[in-house]
Amino acid sequence: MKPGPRRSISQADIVDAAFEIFEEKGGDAVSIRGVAARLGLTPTAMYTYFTSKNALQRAMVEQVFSGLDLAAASDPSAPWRTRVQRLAADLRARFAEHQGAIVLVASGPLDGRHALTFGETLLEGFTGEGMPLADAARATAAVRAFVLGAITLDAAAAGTDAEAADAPAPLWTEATQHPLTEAAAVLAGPDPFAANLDRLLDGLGLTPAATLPPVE
Amino acid sequence: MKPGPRRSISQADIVDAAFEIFEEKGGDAVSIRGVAARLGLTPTAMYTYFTSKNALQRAMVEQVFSGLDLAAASDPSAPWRTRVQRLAADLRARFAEHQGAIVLVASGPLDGRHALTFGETLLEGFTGEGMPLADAARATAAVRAFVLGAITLDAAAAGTDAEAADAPAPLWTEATQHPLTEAAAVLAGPDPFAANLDRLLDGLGLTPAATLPPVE
DNA sequence: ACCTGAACACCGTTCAAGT
DNA sequence: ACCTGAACACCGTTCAAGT
Repeated sequence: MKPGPRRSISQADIVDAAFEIFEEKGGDAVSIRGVAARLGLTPTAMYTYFTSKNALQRAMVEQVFSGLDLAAASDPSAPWRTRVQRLAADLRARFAEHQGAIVLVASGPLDGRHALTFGETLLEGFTGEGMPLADAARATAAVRAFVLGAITLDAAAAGTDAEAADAPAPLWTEATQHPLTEAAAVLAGPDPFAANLDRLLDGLGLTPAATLPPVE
Repeated sequence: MKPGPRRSISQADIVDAAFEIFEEKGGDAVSIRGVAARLGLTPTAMYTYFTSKNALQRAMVEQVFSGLDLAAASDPSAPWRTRVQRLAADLRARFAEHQGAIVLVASGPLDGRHALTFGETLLEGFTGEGMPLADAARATAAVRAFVLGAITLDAAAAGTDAEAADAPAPLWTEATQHPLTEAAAVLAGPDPFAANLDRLLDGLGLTPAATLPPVE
């Protein structure tokens, strides 16, 4: 890579390279130096694209949000309840693809353009149902919290599994202090994400799912 | 600090020291070496208390959960709806005291004793309302997701404020792509956390708040 | 058992200098 | 404008050795 006034790569290239390392070696292994090496650059050259490692991390969060299918979420031919469900499942799936990227959300402001558009889409949907803006803002906060929290718990659960794979299984377990938790784990019903989001939307006063036409 | 067979400090001392640095200089500044120095120890001595930096971080999460007032949450003299509200507000307040500690939750398994007891307390409450265990497990997952997500958004918002304080205020703003988000920001109602948790509990089928006796 | 000291293989970031 | 190279002040973790 010869020095010179022409930009040899883009910010997007850097974010992509960062995610490649992220996927291969985990979130802690993403370093300015490592990403630069993968792109054939010097660490210092990175600072002409991002002012700090934190700025790169914010761009990574933005990239996750940018992949959302917002057109589908705004298409009024499907009922709003269905569209929120799809949008939420979509975001969750995108964070599942980038296991561990959710930590980056909590580590800095969520003020990227695409992250804001996610909230804007929720506001549009709720106001479109006739909700006053103040109510729609509360409902949006509720859905954002629920979805991000569920994604956080997904990531934590993945960590539990990884740890359990390493640790030797105990032959006998102690009398538990969490009997209901263990009993519930045995029951192990289907993933409650969609059902719980439906319950939240019920509580927020959205038209009940039961009265909606079936989604084909 | 003389070498010798007697343990000069406890794991709790290390966690406390880690939080002191956390509060003073931020989450990124917490290092094995820094905590050791504060305690007058060598970095290597830390590895007789925690097997890795990650293990220390897990212990920090545990310490946040251990401060919860679970006795109040289990006291059946108050209605369950009131007790969930208190428990949720309590957890949120504890993470607010340790700004940024929520990132640690997403970065590893949430399987500490006190973190599990938090879930167990929720399960007890919902089953105590007559919910079948499978339903209570779903409801617990919903409340955990909502509360942790809200805390995550609290932390992200704190990051936005910190960034805004640094950046120069723009004299003119561009035509926004997020008109509803901006309009909603101007409205800026009261903190929707408790109200939204109530809506979620409504959706989960809990006895409506309106029919409850007032809490004095 | 608990601790030290030296060492390995890394970090993020800044600065002066080249084209 | 974009890049390199050297440098500063750090990291987490391992290992051999001391008491």
